[in-house]
Amino acid sequence: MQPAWTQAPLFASLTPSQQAQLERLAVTRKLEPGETLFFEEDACTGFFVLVAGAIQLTRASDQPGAHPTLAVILPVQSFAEAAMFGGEAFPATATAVQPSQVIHFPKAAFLGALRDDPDFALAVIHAQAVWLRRLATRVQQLAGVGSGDRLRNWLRQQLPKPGARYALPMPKKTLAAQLGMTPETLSRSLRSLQEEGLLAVEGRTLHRLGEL
Amino acid sequence: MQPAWTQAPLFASLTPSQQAQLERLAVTRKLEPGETLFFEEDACTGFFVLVAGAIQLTRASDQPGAHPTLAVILPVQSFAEAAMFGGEAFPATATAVQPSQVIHFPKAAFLGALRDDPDFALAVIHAQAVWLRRLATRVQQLAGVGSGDRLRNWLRQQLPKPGARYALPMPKKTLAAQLGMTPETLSRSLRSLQEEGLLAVEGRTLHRLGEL
DNA sequence: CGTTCGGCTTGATGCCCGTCAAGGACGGAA
DNA sequence: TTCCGTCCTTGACGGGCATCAAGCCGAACG
Repeated sequence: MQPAWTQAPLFASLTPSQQAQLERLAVTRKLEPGETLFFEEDACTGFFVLVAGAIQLTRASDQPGAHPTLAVILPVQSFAEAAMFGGEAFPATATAVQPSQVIHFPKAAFLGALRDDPDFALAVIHAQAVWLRRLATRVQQLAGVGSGDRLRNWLRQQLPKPGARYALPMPKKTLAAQLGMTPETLSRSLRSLQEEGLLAVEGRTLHRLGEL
Repeated sequence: MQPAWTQAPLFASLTPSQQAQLERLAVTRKLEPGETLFFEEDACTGFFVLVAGAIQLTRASDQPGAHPTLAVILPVQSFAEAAMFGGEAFPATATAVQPSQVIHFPKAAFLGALRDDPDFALAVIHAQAVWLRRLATRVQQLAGVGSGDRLRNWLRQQLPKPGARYALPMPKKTLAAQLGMTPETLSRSLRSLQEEGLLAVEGRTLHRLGEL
């Protein structure tokens, strides 16, 4: 059995020997809910893979109190790769929303590995392309007409066909932030879907009943 | 004097000999306003550098008629790099909004060059990281409170200090799409900024007067 | 057991902004 | 010149969603 982090998309196409080589660089860290892994503008020390829990990436804005959510990281995903290549500082703030465990890969050693192994570099390029598509999808969602529509889009992703179930790995307020709406609006949108008979909600478990 | 496309961020860190090697792959194409370079889901033939004009990247959505704008490409920028690595098909539709000129780099030859040259691969990784930041910024803009606020954010980017001028390289309707609002709302927002004495608008030229 | 706190829901109110509609400014073509 | 098309502006209207406020529920704790 390989370590959990080898399942991350970034490493999926690596050979076992390459993975073993990388494992010597890895450092593990645990976080409590509300604890911050790094702040926007912090000097970038490397990148991370989440192996347990959930991490919320937010970005400060000019408006006081407003912290748009860029993404919610779930196991097993890597994040902050872009920070390592693109600039000196982290472009966002990473906060745990659940008890979490991350693996840290220091910057210098990782860049060295990139330089030595063309296949590894190609794998990284591929992983970045996946991220680009995710962000493009997110832009599409945010630009979509109403917040109710964004919720329906998201539900179709998580619950591919009627009958499917999904348990939220995060509080509803975090989901609301990810969808760019307030918890109140999320609550109301879910209710209206229930009244249409398309969805059942029991606590944090969603149960798709019909054709959204 | 080097060819214009060598100024693109993607190639900035290449040596002259590497650039010369790439130039043999390049193919030039011209487009009229409204003409489409490629459609979403088209098979990906390579990637592009815009050397003149302006290109709008849009993405189809479920709602009929709604085409959220991902980005507006201005000279000299590369685009569709991600499509080459991430998948088989283009993730967006590219349409000229002005008379434009692009350079096309075919896929296969380019991937070969990547494999042979670690520095080039690192340059590509860097370029993708820049894209990731741009999209993250876009998400931030879209998630930002009001459309008026998004306009102010954009103005601060284009007009760094009071007294600065900027001539729009595109029609206002395109700018409105980029900012995720309708032309009507853009017009009203610009008017209110003028009434506050912070901005002057003469046709497509913007003149920043005060502290936004 | 009672208390407290956070997550969640529900209601009332107001504003922002998208839509629809009409009209002005400008440029190109006959 | 006149006609026509595009870009842009302005007004009126309505709906969606954020905000504010109150209350419910379950979990953790003394």
